[in-house]
Amino acid sequence: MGPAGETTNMEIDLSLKLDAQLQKTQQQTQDHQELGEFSVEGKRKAEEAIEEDKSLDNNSLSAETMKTEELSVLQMEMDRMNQENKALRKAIEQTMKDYYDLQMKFAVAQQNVQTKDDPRTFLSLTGTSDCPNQDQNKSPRFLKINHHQTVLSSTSQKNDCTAEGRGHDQLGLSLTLQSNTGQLKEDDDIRNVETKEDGTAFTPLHSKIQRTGSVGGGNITNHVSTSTPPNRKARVSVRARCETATMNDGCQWRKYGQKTAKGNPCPRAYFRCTVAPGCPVRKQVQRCLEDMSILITTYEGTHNHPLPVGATAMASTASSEASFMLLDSSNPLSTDGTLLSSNFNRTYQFPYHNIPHMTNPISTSYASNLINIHPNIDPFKGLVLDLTNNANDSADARQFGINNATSSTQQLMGYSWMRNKPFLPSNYIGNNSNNIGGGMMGGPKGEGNKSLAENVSAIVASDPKFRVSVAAAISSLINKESQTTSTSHPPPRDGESGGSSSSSKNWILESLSPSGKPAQNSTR
DNA sequence: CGAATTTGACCAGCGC
DNA sequence: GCGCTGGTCAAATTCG
Repeated sequence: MGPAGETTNMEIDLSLKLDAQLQKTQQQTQDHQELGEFSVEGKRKAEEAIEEDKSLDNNSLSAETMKTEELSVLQMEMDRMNQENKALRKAIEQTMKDYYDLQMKFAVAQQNVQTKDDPRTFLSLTGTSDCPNQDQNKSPRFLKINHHQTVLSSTSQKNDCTAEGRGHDQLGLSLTLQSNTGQLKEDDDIRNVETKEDGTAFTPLHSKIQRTGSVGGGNITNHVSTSTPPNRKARVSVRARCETATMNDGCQWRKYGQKTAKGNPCPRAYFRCTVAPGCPVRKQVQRCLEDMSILITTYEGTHNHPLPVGATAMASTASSEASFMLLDSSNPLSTDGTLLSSNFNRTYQFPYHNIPHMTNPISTSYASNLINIHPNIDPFKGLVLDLTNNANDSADARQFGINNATSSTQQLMGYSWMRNKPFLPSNYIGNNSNNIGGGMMGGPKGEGNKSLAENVSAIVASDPKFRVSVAAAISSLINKESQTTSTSHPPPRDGESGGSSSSSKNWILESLSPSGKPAQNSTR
């Protein structure tokens, strides 16, 4: 039996002691209440006696005085009992409060133990790997979660890792949720065809799948058609700067098609998960037209297998996103499958003070700015994680990564991942995964005019611990929401008994290794 | 040589 | 009904 078992025993012991204490306190209260009843009874009897005495001798002054004194004594006794009752009630309330506090602390402690034991949980809100003195388990960052303007939790702790040349001794990792409750116009056309940020029409996958009933083999068809209610198929879009053809998300993918979508010369590649046979999860990968460095990856479906170690949130968020989308009571999506038109927008802001990568003056001067990550829950796209831009852009442009784009040509010339290959949209995705030399951070010198957004995005893309931190924060948030709502609305999903439900914790934002190559690439 | 990728063909939905 | 589009299939090709 490991630490977990000990903590379990501790919980039991704690509960027993608290229960005993509670019982004792309650017993005392009951006794006092009985005493109170007795005193009332005594008072009644005394009054009867007084009446009797009155009837016997109404003119006896001495007896009357005695009885009056007796009454006052009884009255005082009653008052004392009442005060004791109040005190005991307060004691019970305090005990209950302490009990719940201890329960909460125990839950947190237990979660930490599981975090250490479970290699799939990358809850590391520590800084970068460049700090040698850093103890990942002892230096959690400031994590503040604002949800609908309500602070759900906040902890702050000093960080030992100090970025060179900067006065900050603490990385403030602030996870802010903003709920945009602005209503979109009800428009059936929007429901049928969603317009993607790159201007291409994007028909929801699930509608096709459910209509055609012949997607990728019968097993998949059955899974989709029987397990997922209409319009609810989990869907996660991730926008991230990525130099490789696909994002390394820990899962194995097999490319089964490629299509040039209308409005975007960059072809859209179609992948299916090959970790387990019959896994229905698909993903689409396409470069953003406005900013070729942005890779739009759309995941759809729920893994029917435990995710491999290192599988990302993007690959596994199907369940999380579904929970988020279907279970969040504040989510404007109704639970009866009707799509509402509200735009559910949230912004995760990360003041990133303590980044050793940010050594150039431009980056440093903006070091206190916030990095905005937009998990934009769109009724038609599902969850959209935008890991591309900074807080200085306008909302829309920030979401779509437009502001950074100068022109396509400039973009292509500006990114190292394009340098070894001419711009050939038709074979763009899927062919260039092996000729990536050096990431954005390790790219050629003389990029002083590179925008802040690119620097920040590069940090997000190149700093694995920051990605993990972001992922953990978002994951915990989504899990929290799922838990708070799951009791009333259990997720209507199947095929995720081991994999997706548990794997919803495993968020790793798309990453490049510092060398600019993914640790694992599904394409070759 | 087996596995993965490429790519043209095919299918279904949707709008006109 | 026809054309357009997105998504998938499967034979051909490439790669390790």
